[in-house]
Amino acid sequence: MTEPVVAPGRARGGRRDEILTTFTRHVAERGYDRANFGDVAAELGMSKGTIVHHFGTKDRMLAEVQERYMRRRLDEAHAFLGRLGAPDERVAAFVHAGVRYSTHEPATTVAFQREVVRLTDEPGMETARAQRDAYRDLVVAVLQDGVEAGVFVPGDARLRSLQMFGSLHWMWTWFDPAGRLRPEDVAAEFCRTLLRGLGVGEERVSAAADPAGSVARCVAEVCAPRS
Amino acid sequence: MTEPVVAPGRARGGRRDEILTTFTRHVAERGYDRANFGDVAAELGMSKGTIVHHFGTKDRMLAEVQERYMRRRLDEAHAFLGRLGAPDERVAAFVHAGVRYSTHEPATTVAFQREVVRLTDEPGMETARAQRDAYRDLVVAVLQDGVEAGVFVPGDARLRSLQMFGSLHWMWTWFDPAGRLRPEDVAAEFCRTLLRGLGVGEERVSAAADPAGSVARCVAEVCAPRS
DNA sequence: CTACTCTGCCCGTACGTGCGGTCAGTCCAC
DNA sequence: GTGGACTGACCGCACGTACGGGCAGAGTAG
Repeated sequence: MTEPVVAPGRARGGRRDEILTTFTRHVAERGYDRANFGDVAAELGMSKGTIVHHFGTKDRMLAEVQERYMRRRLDEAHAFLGRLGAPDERVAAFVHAGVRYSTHEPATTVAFQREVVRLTDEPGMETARAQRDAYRDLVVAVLQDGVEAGVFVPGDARLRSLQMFGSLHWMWTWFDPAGRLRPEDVAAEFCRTLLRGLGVGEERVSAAADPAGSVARCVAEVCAPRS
Repeated sequence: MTEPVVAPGRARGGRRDEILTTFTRHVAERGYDRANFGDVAAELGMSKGTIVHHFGTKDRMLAEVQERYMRRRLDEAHAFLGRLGAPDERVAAFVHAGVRYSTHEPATTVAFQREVVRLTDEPGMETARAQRDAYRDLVVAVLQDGVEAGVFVPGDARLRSLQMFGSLHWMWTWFDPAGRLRPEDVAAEFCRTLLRGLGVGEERVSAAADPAGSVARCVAEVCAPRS
């Protein structure tokens, strides 16, 4: 009926990736509980059984979505941390990156963010949870380093990281990638308020927040569309 | 079987409030989709039919939870805005109040926050959505006033409000009211970073963030446990 | 080249379960 | 009698997933 988009010689992973992509979008749009095999299968013109064949259970499917997402985020974070040294620049990079995800990978980002809570509860999510914790630890370490280096005013690094993550992870509830609000502007404003709030001087704040500045450019290069 | 906790002479509204409270807790713990009539009824030792009798549908039940929650938040906000005049104090009050909810009304707060997205999608949520918008507008107005009065450095009030709400609304994913992290400390740290980020001077930042200061006390009085 | 087998992708169906909601009817207060 | 609170049996449906089989390409022996 629906002719195969891939070459008839069978794609490497079959339609596995296709399934995961569609499922991710459905989770982003309706949430995990409301996303179901039937709709995904119908949209792809395949049987529900095919999905089960590839992933086993719905839980495992979500776990794989989360793990793939976090792996990319971790790789990117390590990449830009390797290029940026100053704590204020590093914090700004996390903000620029966080906003960038919402635009460049809206589906996976929303799916991840609206279902984060399952990382805590559900079994089978240990890997994804560990990845998330690792990411958070990177941010906490940067905030801590900044305080010790005297770049940031003294304060609780962990609480600050939660305050920062909150702003970014909440974006899925209001940010529309197709809207007229530009992501660079969001990132810039968030950067300015946050860095100023950490006690960084106005000149360095402006430089790090600038959408055309070196920090934003570094993040853009590192987070380039993957192969 | 289970003897009625209320006086045998039948409570005022019947067991309506009891049902709503238990349902709210279930939504907070499992999310709306996983919360169901059967479990609520079993926990209260009543029939599913009773719940339907009082509320009609599950949707309406959630709508009522959200509306009740937002009405209280709006009342409180108007109350402390009436007592505080300075923009920085007002912003601090919103933060103190936001953190306070997570401790004093954990169930309703978590239920509201984890299901906010339904305010946008679902029909029947118009009232709750309007209340939420009204609350947000209060914050935006305060931020805007602060900029115009020269108390805050220039910047986008709407974006700043979203940044602020994000930090507070994300709390449900990590804050444990029974944990050893004290809510006053969270509020203080959030206040300091935010106000400093808005360009407020260090002395006023400390005063407004102080858990024992006048702003925090004002919020505590206004948000006192309701009758 | 041919024939056979193996293997992995995919299909369709059927089953069990959980849940929202219906309904007829009971009990009790006024 | 009237009306509201409450019950418990029941319905229909949606959804996860188990299962048996079909089918095409790869490998292999002759």
